[in-house]
Amino acid sequence: MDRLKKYQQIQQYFKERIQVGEFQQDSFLPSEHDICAQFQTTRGTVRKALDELIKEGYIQKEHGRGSRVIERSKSLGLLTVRGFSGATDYEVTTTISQKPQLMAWDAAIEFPLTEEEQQYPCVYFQRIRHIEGAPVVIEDNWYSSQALELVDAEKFVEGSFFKTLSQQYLIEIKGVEHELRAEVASQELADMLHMDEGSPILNIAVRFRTSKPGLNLYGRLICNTAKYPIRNSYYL
Amino acid sequence: MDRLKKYQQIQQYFKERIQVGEFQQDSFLPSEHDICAQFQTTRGTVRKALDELIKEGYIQKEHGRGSRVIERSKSLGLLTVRGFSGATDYEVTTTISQKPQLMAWDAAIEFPLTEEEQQYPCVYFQRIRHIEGAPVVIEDNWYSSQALELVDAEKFVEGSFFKTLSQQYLIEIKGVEHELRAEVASQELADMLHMDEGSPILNIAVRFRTSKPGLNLYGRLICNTAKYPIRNSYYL
DNA sequence: AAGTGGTCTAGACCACGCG
DNA sequence: GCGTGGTCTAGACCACTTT
Repeated sequence: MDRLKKYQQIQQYFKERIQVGEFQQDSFLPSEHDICAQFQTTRGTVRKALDELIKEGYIQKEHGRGSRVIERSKSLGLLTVRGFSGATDYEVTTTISQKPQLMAWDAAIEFPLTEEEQQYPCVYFQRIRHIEGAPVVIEDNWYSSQALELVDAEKFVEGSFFKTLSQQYLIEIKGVEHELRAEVASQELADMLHMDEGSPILNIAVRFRTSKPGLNLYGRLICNTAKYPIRNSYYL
Repeated sequence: MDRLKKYQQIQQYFKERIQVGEFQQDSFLPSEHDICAQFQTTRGTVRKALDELIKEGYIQKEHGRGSRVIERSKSLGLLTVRGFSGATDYEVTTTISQKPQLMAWDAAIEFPLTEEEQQYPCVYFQRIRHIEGAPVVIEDNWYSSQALELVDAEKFVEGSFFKTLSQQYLIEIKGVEHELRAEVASQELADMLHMDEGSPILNIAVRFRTSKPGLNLYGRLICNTAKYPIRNSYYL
């Protein structure tokens, strides 16, 4: 791992101190000027660090007042770009129900494929997310076999596909799009989620855009939201 | 309306040209250096403008190559911070089914209220969104009567609550959180959406954080996703 | 008036992609 | 090697909030 950039050091410093409660909710961080002095840097760098904390939902700026620490919503974090593993409120475990394998592209992908993607088969794998032991989300994943080799799901860094992409392949997530539908569970899906056939389920189609040109990650999530609603947040 | 800041002029310039197709999907914008020359400014300002275009989902940066125009997902845009009115793909109309009125806070709000909010009644109103004439989304809205006066829903700027907040009250949206559930429609909701009782519906609880301290906007959306799925996107 | 964040300038050097 | 975006510096002035 490379040495952190200066703005990332500042970002991490305050993130940690907010997480451990050293900066309480609704309180203000030091002024940008003071942070400059503390880290021996200039406002451009400090503002870049604070911008990242805003995007992560830790602070909010108030013109003329300061950078206020806000209450971070606790949740599955399912719809954030960090994926499922960022969850901390519940005990989440993951099983691999279909190992990564070469396949033809699936019609369940709700986004149009690029021409390049259509010319090659895809890699597919399926995982099931459990919360406190019960299956809650079925997750199908697809990506172009041309843009990335067949990954080994059993060697994922900390069990996370995204951390593996980041740390082993240096691929980062740049954006995500979702398409949401409420549906009734088929017998097959109901069985997998230990639900009754006909129960309402949330179907989320996902497309992740990555820093690697030509590589998009497609997903389909079938969620039992009866006990655990799905959360999402977005800060400007 | 104030004069646009320099970075906003640049932002708008390229936004318009992308929208009219002058910059095609997958093509590159001029280099940051060239944009500096074109607008007689410096890279900090140009990068600020491009950062905004990234957040709006118009471009994506590729290190060493340039700023690439990406395909913007066409959608209801329901889950974006711009609210429902940003939709352009379908013909969307809105009716006000409950005019803004003072009420006690509703238990349907899925987020914890602040102490300040609990001390005063709320303003409530309900709207119904129609696509091509058919009711698709029931939208309940709540906010603190202490933080903002009773609005007049019939005088909304271009029919949009958010545009009204922005232009008449100078209040901007700074962040949004969602909580998603798939449920079955009650008889009452099914009737309002012209569905059968027991059909699956998508329930979205929303909290908007605003630039006005003390003002959060709470919402509940009941969506019939059978014909029109809900879309959401997020770019870093 | 003093302190805060918001915008802007005019440079510098580094990291990445490509020919 | 050259052009691209990414990081960083060292200032300046403006807009907003508070005292």
